[in-house]
Amino acid sequence: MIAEFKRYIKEKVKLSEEDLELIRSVAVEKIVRRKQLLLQQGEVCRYKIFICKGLLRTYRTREDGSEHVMMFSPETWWATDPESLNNQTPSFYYIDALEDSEVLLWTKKDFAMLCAKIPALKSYSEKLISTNLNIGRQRIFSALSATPEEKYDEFVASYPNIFARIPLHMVASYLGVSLKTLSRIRQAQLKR
Amino acid sequence: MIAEFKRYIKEKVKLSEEDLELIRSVAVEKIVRRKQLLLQQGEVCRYKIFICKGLLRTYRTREDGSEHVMMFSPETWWATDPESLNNQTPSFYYIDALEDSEVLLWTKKDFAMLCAKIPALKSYSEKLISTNLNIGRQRIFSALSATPEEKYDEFVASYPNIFARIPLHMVASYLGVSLKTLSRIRQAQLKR
DNA sequence: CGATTCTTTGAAAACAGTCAATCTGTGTGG
DNA sequence: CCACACAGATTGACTGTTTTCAAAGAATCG
Repeated sequence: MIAEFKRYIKEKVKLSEEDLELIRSVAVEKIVRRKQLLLQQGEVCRYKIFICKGLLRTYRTREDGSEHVMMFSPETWWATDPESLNNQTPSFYYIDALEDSEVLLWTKKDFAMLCAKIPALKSYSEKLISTNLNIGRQRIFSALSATPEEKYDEFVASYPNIFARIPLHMVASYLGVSLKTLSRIRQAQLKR
Repeated sequence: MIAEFKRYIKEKVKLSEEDLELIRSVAVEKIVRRKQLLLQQGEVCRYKIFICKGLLRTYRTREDGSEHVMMFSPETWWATDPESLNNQTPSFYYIDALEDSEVLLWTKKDFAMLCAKIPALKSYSEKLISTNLNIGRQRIFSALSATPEEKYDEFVASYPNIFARIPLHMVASYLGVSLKTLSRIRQAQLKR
């Protein structure tokens, strides 16, 4: 399982074998099955999660029980609630597995230690944060300005591989549109 | 004008007088008048902007000319396009002044130099980034799940002082709702 | 095969958006 | 100081789209 991570990280960051070994030594391997929760609302998020295999979903609920998907994380992506992890405050989010998955976990403390000892990792981690910021901005703009059809098309175009693995009602939830609307859009697109 | 910045930064970060002086020495003071642009779409963003006085708006347009407000920045806040600034790529955004304003500017290079020499500033800057990330997440969740009325109420509650200074159609644009809808909501709320 | 999950579809209702007109207050220039 | 233009806000009539509710068809899995 660690093999996938090594392949990933080597491609992104220049690391010595010792660095790699250090990172590995504090990682916890975990297998999660479909529908299993890795984080619950109200809980303090304990780990930074790297997905080796499978697919996770981060979502949040409202008082009425409706679920709203914030993020999908397939293999070679990350998941966590940075706010809860950093501040050790109760999280608003749930993280669960949409497929049987294999993940690696690092505690806040261990990851901070790694960043302190491996500057290249720290700066890569910062780069990821700013990438996330940009993705978030783009999503806000899309939420403000795009029609449901545009949102749907953007999503399919941006994440073709993820799209194929997610039930439509979760895509709808991610886009902030009803399932019915998405279904209608698809129907209309078939006729072209 | 620098006085406002000093008051602000002293409250947030423990800095020596030399640090402060260094920061000041590379800052550029600028006065912008209402409606004046500080950044245009297509341009590379050159500065990190601190607002000493006044109110800025960051927005983006679609091909049809419609404007969508990403952010309002009143005094003691920051504005910039981090993506364009960091990568030196053309920006998607406009930044303009909603009121006559006084701002401080730092180039990417100078600010990086400051962060290198003043670790406390660097970590404060990182903290701001993660705060922005959290605000962005919250906004995405709200865009996905809240009704127009809830969005409006949240906005008024979160930014009462800013709200009072912004024309309603810009609030509507920020919330991703038509001016008409906001007007209706206000009307309905009056009757309670 | 039975059960669950997923997707489509229909009918009706609710809602937000567009267009356009009006009203207000502000500020500018003659 | 008045007149006029301008920016902002409200309102009405209408349109169009999305949602809700519900049911029924597919597909998948154990």
